[in-house]
Amino acid sequence: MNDVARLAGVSIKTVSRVVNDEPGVHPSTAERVLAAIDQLGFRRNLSARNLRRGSSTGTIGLVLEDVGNPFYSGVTRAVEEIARLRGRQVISGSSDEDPGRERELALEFCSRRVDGLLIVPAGLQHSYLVPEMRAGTPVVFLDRPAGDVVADTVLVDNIGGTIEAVTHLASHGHRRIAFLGDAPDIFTANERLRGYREGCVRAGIGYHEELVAMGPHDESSVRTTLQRLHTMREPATAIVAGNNRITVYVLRALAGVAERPALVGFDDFELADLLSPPVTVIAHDASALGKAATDLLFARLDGDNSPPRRVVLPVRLVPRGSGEVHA
Amino acid sequence: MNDVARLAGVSIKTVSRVVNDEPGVHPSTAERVLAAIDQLGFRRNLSARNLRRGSSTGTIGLVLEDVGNPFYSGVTRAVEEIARLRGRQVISGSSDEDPGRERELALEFCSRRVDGLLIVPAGLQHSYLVPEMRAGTPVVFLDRPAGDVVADTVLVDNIGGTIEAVTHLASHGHRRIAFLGDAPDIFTANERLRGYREGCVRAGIGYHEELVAMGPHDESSVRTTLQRLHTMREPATAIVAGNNRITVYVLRALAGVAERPALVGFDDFELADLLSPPVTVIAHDASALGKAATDLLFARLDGDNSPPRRVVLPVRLVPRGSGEVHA
DNA sequence: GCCCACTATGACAACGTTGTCCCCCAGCGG
DNA sequence: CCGCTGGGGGACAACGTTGTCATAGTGGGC
Repeated sequence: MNDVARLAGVSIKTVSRVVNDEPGVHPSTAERVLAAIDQLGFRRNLSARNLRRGSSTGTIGLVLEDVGNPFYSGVTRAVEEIARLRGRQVISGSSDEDPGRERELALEFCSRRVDGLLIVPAGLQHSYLVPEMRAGTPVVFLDRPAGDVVADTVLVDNIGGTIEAVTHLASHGHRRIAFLGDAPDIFTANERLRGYREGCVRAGIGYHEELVAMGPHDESSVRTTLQRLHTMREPATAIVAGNNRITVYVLRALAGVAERPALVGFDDFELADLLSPPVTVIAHDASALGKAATDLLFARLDGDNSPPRRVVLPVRLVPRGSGEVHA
Repeated sequence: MNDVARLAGVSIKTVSRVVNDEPGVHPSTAERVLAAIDQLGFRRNLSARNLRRGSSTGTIGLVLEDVGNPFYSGVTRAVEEIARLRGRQVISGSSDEDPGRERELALEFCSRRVDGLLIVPAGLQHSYLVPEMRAGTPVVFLDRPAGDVVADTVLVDNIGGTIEAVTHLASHGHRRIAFLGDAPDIFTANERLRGYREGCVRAGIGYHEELVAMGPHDESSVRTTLQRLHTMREPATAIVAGNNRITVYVLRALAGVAERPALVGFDDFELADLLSPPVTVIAHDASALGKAATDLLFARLDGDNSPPRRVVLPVRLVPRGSGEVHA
């Protein structure tokens, strides 16, 4: 800006005025300034601007588990979309379920003075965010609640979803329904397990520990588990898969198996309808989740001071075939 | 920092020293400062720091077409990964194939003084980046080359891939091979079309305009196209789909159709192996693309001044079944 | 011809840091 | 007792902006 001012033969304040479309600059001066800007390829430094103005940095931070997972990339897309409408950029990072990494990312974003934070929590301790929240940075947790702070949270109906999954399978005659969930210290995994249990009780088929296999799972652990479920005294005839990754592992393990158990997967995924049989899922909308969380964040930025809210988004069972196999 | 200094009864410079682990602070003083920092929840302002030091902002900008597309979210993940190793955060945005939006995003990132830019170009004009590049911001284009500037570029072997696809299908006896590509003003779509044409020539089956349908495509346009290809005088017996989205549209359109043409899709995708028939694809690695581009960017940041490079990543045909149907 | 209002412009401080330079003081050798 | 050394610490400027206030010139009404 200094260089521009020198080249145009004006003060830097005048350049600032031109750059910011402030009134009170003679057209011919403005023209000279613009020419200088063009010649020098000047672009104003947003950091300096924001520092000086003490205002918003125009960024929001997004910490999620893994952008590579289609579910989270859907969330990211929605967040980006809303942020764009509100003139913000998104800085994001993946925690890989590592609480340390989550914390590192979140605090790094705070150091950059993001206007707000969206976090898919990896851990259960979030008191590290208390100073930031007290300092006025709004934080919204999504997909999972925070561990030890009260804050805005947007969840999906994990319990209701798995209840529905079990109920659906039971209504097709299944009495030995297994549950393959993610690591039990992950909130959603635990909630879905609770829903599974509740669903079993409601269906009157009882809760049997041997039908549950919590993760972390990979392709081979799922394969082994399915083997076990198939060869036990009273084999499982149906499976509820706890998330999109596990569903895929299950599908892979079952590929080529003649006698397939019924299957309902939590999380919808592309092509589920084109598999054979098409996969019945508990669907919920990644972009709705991202949108709800971002809307909530912006409401806070707009001055909403009401007590922290917890939004639970509905899920719906999409019957496609794999869950309608009779026992 | 001011407040911390006041509370600890020292100068702000001393606080700065403590925060930056600089030597020359008495342990007892440091302790007082740390206590004050803790009490006030102080976190140093990275913008101010970077402004003062005139150094890197520790961010890189990523402009892509749509984070929601699994291909690009794979790229994003890889970029994030490398950036993390080098202590950088990633700011990203989706252009939705809109050149204006791409430009807006890229320039916004430049205003934020990103250390470097990774761009999946939406348009063909990138001279707007010349001032930035001259000012020292390295730019790497990925997946597609820049329109009118010479710059580092990382591509995949689009032409080789489609040649291979056509050759493969021809070797299974197909002589009427159709190509469904994306909008012809998209570089990759055009390259793949060229590869298709070249493949037809090499296979000695000739290039026939009526077998080509360039986009933009949606589910219904693909459906119509397939209808046309099927009912023409000499119907197409095989299809090359120009990208992952089009492949999915084709699969959806063919669902339930008895007499399916052979199919090879450009871009691999999850579950391709679990469909029936499993989908033969031209595979290339999104994360390899992201990694190569980011590595190149960091090489520039490390001072590599060699002439702009063009890296072309290999693709490979993965036969799974859908392309091995004999004509 | 004088005062006032108004336009166009600039000087300067400040945002929150850090780099540079300088000062104070204790301890020590001569 | 003097001078020197070195550790601990502070004052100040500067990064690139913008907000505040001041100032010079201009033209109009009386």
